[in-house]
Amino acid sequence: MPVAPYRIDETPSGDEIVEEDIVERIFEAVVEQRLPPGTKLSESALCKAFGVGRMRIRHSLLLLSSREVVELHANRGAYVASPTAKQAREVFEARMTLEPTIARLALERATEADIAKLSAHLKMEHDAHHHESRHEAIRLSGQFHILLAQIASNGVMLRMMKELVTRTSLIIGIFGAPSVANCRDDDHERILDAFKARDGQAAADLMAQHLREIEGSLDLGNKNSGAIDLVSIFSKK
Amino acid sequence: MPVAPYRIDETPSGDEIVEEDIVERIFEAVVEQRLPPGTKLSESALCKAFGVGRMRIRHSLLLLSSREVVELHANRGAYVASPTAKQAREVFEARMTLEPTIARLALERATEADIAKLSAHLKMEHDAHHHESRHEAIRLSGQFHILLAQIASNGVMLRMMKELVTRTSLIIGIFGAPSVANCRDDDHERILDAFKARDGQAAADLMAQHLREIEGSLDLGNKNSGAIDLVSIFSKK
DNA sequence: TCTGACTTTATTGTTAACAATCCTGTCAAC
DNA sequence: GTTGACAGGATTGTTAACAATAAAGTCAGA
Repeated sequence: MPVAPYRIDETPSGDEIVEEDIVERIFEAVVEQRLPPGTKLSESALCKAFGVGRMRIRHSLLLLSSREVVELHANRGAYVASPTAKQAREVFEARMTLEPTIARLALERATEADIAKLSAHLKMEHDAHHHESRHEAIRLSGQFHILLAQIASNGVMLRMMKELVTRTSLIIGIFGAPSVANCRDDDHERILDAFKARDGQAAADLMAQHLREIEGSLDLGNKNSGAIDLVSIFSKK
Repeated sequence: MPVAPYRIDETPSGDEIVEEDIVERIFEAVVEQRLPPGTKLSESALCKAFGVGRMRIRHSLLLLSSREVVELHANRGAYVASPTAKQAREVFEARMTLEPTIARLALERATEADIAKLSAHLKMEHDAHHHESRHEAIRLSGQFHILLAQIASNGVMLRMMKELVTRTSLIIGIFGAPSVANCRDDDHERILDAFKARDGQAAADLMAQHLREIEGSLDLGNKNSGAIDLVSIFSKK
């Protein structure tokens, strides 16, 4: 036995890939819009992509479906979710409920280091915008909201936000005007200003307004996305 | 072939048990505190209990762990989660963020039928309290909050609430005074009054106060639950 | 040429056997 | 009597083969 016979605890940074890692990686790809809605996620392809067995992939897909980021069709496989307009409104309603409070809590609990981290993040966002690296810009834009949830240091809400931000990317991919950026980083900048001024109410208000702007830039009008009602289309007159 | 060769779509109320059903059933059992924190959930026992194969059970346990209702220990099996005090505070913080808004939205969107349903529910709660059926009383008490989320008709927040209510039951089981009821149904009654008066602000405020009361009845003091720090216990003097 | 049924192929879903790990109980040694 | 190692049993994790389903392609018939 050349290796140590005992292991105090599972090595957290071990070399083995866990389901959670795969989920996280797919989340990222969806956020960056490298996996558009409707993309088929075949098991064999993912096995090769991640170099793991089929079971791991199936577990990961199951977890992703429970977060409504992929849809599982029986005997037909897994597809990147295509949120409906109704679901989109629900996601934004949830975000508008959570994120102003998250912003306020983050502000209350932010250390100087946290604010420095936010500043550095905003600089990266700004650079990505001007560097034509679209994927990176989108990713950072979502990551800003995740960062706030991390600073708020509430694990429950952090997990919720990861799901909501990911689904928002899908929603923008479907309902967003093609040429429009996801988040104008000016908004993020102003939220950071509120942090520097330690004005919790302003942070919450700016966040709410920011989310309203994003939702407003979408076309969630009564085009009944998803299941098209053939009956109404072909009804008389 | 005695059976119809074709089936237009999957029978939604078919006789086959899906993972989601198992998850829901275990959620219920946890809410009713029939599955206390730390309970071992062995695969073979669950297979017999639900009459399904091992794979279904493993999938269900994976889903439950992603909702942090069960803990998965590698090579050691699944256990009903034992939230720490920190996690408990996070759950309540999330609930206090979500539920006042849910109450307000539910009130805005409640039909007369919804309010009737709430009234009927409160009557059941009341009866269960006076009928010694503790499990039922606890279940209905949590169900009230779920009902509001359903009336608010936001699928995202409904899913969040199911998780949070379930975890709250675990938290009360760990940190609650043994003899204290989970929710005093008076609080629920007053929330219903706000509904009848169509006073959204009151509903939101009453919900916030209700949650504060519940959290206040717990002993989340600085007893570092979970990993006990042996070093500090056995440090000199 | 187009339609419809049939065959083929590929992918997913399930089962069962195997491997690995951990817990328990036993036993010898100090 | 307590501690440590060892063996047995039970439970979990993984793999691979098999079954079932759905999609794609083929071919005959009109």
